[in-house]
Amino acid sequence: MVRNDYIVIIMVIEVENVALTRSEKRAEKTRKKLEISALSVFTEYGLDATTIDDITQRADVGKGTFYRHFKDKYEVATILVGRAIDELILRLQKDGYRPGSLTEALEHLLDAHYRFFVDESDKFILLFQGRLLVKLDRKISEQMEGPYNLYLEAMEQMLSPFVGEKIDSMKMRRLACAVAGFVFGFFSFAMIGMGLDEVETSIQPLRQSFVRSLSSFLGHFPNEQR
Amino acid sequence: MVRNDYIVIIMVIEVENVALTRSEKRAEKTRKKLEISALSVFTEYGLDATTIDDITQRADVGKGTFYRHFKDKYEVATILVGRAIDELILRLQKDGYRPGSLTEALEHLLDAHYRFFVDESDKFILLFQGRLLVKLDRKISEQMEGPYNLYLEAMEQMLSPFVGEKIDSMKMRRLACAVAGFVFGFFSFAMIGMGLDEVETSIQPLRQSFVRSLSSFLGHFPNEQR
DNA sequence: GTCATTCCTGACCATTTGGTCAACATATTT
DNA sequence: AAATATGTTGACCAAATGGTCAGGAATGAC
Repeated sequence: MVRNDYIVIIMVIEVENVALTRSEKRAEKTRKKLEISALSVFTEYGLDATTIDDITQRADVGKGTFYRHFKDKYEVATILVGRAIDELILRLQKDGYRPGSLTEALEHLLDAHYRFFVDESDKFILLFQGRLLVKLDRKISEQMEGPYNLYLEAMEQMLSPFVGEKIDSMKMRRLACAVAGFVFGFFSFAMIGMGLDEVETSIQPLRQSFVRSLSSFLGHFPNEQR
Repeated sequence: MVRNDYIVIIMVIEVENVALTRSEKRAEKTRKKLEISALSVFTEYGLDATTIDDITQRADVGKGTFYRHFKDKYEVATILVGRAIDELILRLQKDGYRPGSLTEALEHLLDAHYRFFVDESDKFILLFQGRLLVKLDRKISEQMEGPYNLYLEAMEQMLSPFVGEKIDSMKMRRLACAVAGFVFGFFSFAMIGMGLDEVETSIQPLRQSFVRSLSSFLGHFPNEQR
């Protein structure tokens, strides 16, 4: 029989770009080039209208290389959407900021979205497209609902400390949808005939009103300061 | 010389489907089939992803027939978007309804959008897509900004009686963008994990809050009843 | 240095798609 | 009914696109 039993634990710790061979680094670099190019082309032409050639040409990379890294354009898109959502969520939760009231929390949410829209407009547009495609494209639908649910849940978690335990989850979900919808929708329409600077000055007064309305939606007084 | 002078007035009155030859009626019928099919396919696959074959097959019509009626799929899309916008505007202005206050006007706007979303969800989705493509697709961009501007202007006209003359047009535009953005955006996100019935019950309390926020944005008290 | 491995390339082929057109079908005129 | 006009069809071709692969370049092991 077996005399000595060993428990072998192999810990694989991924450390960014360390302990990578030069080959791997090179591959990583071209992969990154492809991702950046894809994001750029997606936002410019739209996901469906984009071809693999568009991506590889803008990345200055051979066509075959694309297929070494990704199965098709939908795989890149899914990865990019997932990452953009993560980044947006991170901004929402940033720097251990703990809002003192519901009003503050909502203002923080709107601000974070706005800054994301300004700083990373490409990713913002991509998310907007992706959101749309959920109900449209057969190939990509299932893999993409997930990220948007994570996003809505993240917002709900941010706001939950400020609403009574009794608030049902459905009302919470409505609130999150309202924030997400308002932000994405407003920026989308604001792009008609407004410059980026005008959008900035436009969102400020609206933010205030919108925050007040959502607070009252949850049954708080507009000016409560708990 | 001429003895008697006659003023001849020829009035050409277009009456729907009357005074059309049978040939023209037939053509009109297949054109309609193509339009209906195109709307259906656009909302299902997305504009960029649909092919002419998709449209003609669903319309049960030969491929060449499509090109007898339209230049390409973008021409159909432009026509459909323009018509859908017209219909939406008509709903906004419907039945000579004259709201008595800003609050009423805003509530009416949100209701009309909601009913349009429910009754004509295909057209709603198409408009949402079209709005997106404005900043995306090179081929279709110019022809499509127009309708959306008409739409925003229509909303501004609905609301203008209730704001002082001194309200600058920029603020008016922001208000319209807020309404449009909120409505389109909310429904878009509400489609994640909500049934149509849940969306209906969700929009009602939000409507109230949103109306209040927009009223306060214009400097009115939330409960003014002028 | 040589050899093996990993990664990249773009010419190449198969499929899809946009768009045309001669033939056909239906309607109108004479 | 014959001739003309209008509308429809789907086979057909050219262009665009997805996807492959033998060969080349960079890297790693020896």
